[in-house]
Amino acid sequence: MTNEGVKLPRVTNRKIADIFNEIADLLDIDGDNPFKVRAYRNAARTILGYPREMADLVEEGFDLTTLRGIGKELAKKITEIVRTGKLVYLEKLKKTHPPQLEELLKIPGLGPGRVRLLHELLRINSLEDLENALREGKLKKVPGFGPKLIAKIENGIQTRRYEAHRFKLSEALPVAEWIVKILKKTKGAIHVEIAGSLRRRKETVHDIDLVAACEEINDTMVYFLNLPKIQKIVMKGTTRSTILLENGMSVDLRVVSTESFGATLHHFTGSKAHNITLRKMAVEKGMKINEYGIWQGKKRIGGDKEEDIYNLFGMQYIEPEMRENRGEIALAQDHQLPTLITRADIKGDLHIHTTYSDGLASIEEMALQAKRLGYEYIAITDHTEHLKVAHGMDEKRARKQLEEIDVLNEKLDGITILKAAEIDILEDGSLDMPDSILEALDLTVCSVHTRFNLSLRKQTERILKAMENPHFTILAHPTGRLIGLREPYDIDMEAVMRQAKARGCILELNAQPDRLDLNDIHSKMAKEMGIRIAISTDAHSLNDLELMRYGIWQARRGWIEKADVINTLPLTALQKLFREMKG
DNA sequence: GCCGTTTTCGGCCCGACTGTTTTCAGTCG
Repeated sequence: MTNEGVKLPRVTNRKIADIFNEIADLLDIDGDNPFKVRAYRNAARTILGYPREMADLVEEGFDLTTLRGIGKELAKKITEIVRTGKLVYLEKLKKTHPPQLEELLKIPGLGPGRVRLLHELLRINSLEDLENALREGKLKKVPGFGPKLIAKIENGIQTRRYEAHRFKLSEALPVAEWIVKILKKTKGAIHVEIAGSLRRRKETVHDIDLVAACEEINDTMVYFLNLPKIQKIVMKGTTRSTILLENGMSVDLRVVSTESFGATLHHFTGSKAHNITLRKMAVEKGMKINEYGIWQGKKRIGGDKEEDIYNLFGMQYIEPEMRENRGEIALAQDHQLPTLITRADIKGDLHIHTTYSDGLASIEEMALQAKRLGYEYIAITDHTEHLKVAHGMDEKRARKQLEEIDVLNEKLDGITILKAAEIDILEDGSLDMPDSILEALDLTVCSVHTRFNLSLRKQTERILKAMENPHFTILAHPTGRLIGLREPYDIDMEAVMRQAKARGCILELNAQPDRLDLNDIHSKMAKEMGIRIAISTDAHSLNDLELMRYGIWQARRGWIEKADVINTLPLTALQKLFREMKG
């Protein structure tokens, strides 16, 4: 095999963004030009959201200043970080600041202004200093620090780990839906909707944002503040309140009049970067967008519906999942937005486990459940021998399964069971199943389950080699990450995608809420490279089959359309595709 | 520090809520 495209460990976009955010924190504490601070944060966001690695762009001599929010200075800094692994400017800044000062910014109630004040007046340089000062009652002497703020800071120190926690989409969404259902029944409530990153279906969310349109006389806010399972009321107002639930989730509710609902929903759906871009565009037209509507001078000219905002610029409506300022606004202006995939486009599920390995239901039960969901086909993909913990199948049991599938296909109407397996990619890149079985399968779903800690080079070579196997169909959960639990393993995703493109392999978007792998950025990248994906649930039980919606949402965040996804194909077309892939 | 049919200066999204103060700065989203 060839090593072409496999690179040595390199600076990731995450690292560059972290450096820029750290600079922003330090400048902020210094009281430097707030717009300069914002420029660093904007650039960090642009870099994090960019589908390609800055390291590669630098290598290719790409002009970084063409990226939004990256000018001459920041392009130079990115290049320096990529080339040297560090940034002299940050090193210098760090020298003039106590090393743990930024930690203080994470305490609720402490922003750059107050951190600066504490540093200057009380020489507080760390969390420890802050705790000592609190104990000694020194904070009372600082102007602007009253009893309530001090209590908030004390409280914040204790719970800061809790506050920093992010929740998976699948954890937050049911809670939000539960609250929406309650609030919709309150007197005077006309609309109640989920907003924020939850509405954009981000894989993890920091809190739950809700927006309600109510009549002037309503008891929506009162009910909100009296929901069961409230740990504490963080903030209470007539139009806006925040509660903290017992499970640690923070929930915001905004109550507005019906005529403002569209503007408010849009405002609190975000993303921030998306909204800022639209607001700037409004300003250029001599108008203003705020959370209450669209304004020309003092005159309100729209905002009842979200569509008003997009109509203002003659652009297409942008679905919440796309509102990340990753180029969607320009596309909407040109009326070139993709038609995002929907759950209804899905005709089958290509990653399903049964009792043959670590699944909980039989092949037949899974097939019948899939039929109830309206599918035409499923692929049964039990684990292979190497994966002992999942009771992987040896050759004998694999053969038995194939026979059972033949029998079931004879017996069942309206659903077709495809023969497959989730085949371990071994450390040397070989597939954990003899060719004699591979040949009998309609497709293979291949994945890494061991040796997650190989070097970037070895892990990438392992996968590239596996893809050379003519029986390789789909690369399952391509980065192996478990959200909040396990980092993705080190692979050169661009090299993997180039190989997938060259070999005609499919990449999976695994719909398990703790995987969602490919992520949004990788999905978009695959689409741009012309690689098709399979959105699959990796179901281990009957209920798991309904996780498809999480995969669909992630795909929509990656701008994926029906045509990009192979399991939107009708059965005959899909079978034809698999036959062609086998050559 | 970025950006540009108001291009190389002078803008930069915008408002609610809190706490502390008495008119506002800081924080937050």
